[in-house]
Amino acid sequence: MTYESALTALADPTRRAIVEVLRGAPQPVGSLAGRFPISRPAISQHLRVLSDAGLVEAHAEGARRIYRLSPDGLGALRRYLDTLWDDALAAYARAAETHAKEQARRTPFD
Amino acid sequence: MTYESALTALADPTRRAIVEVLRGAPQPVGSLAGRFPISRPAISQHLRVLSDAGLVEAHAEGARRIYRLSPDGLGALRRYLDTLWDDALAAYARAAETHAKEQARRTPFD
DNA sequence: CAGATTCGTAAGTCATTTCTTACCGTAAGT
DNA sequence: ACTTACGGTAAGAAATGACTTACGAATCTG
Repeated sequence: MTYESALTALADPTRRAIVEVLRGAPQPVGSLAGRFPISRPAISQHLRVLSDAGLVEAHAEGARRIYRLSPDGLGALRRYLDTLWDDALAAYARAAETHAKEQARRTPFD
Repeated sequence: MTYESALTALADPTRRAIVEVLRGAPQPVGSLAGRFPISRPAISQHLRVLSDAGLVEAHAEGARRIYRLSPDGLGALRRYLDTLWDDALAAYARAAETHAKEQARRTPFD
């Protein structure tokens, strides 16, 4: 549920692909596994990581478990990135300003 | 520069810590390495990953290379997460609605 | 110019992660 | 009740990733 676990979860290409499938529509595990060249248990393990990160959630529907996207983990991640974004922009602005000064100082001698 | 590489880069705790230090102020590699219990080459390797992802950038200053945050990779990541966020919210809303219907259908029999 | 600083890259080792097979519990159908 | 479908967990093998030491290139200093 922290932004760290969300980052770790989304770092894996297979897990990102699972998320992409779930963007289309909620899916049971078996249907999800059918779309990938890896075993169903592997998918289950990925779903566990995504679930622990609050990126997906499941509800039982008879014998099957339907997974769908969850906003929880994504919200935490977005909040973190927003603050980081502010600092990155500030660093960029500061760098541009410094560069302009350097240019102004050097230009007379070129 | 893609959101995928940004996610991979930020998945590592040490790289996140490096980013956190750079939030404070731009730093040369040696100064950065001094703050961590790992070797300087290891820091260099992390900086390469962060740089490839467009999360940091460097400029030479004499013999040293000053690293600072860069908005590029972060922007790509934020854009991706925003679209994903929309889909997650939609999925959540749809689930809540379905649940409400189920409740309405079941309540008379309780 | 010689020595010292700063940093990137290469090669190899070690740890972590991902994947597979095997197995178990639960739910649905006959 | 028996069988089939569905999916989570365990244990070990295989692939990835992070770290170390060794080395080389570029810059600064005396």
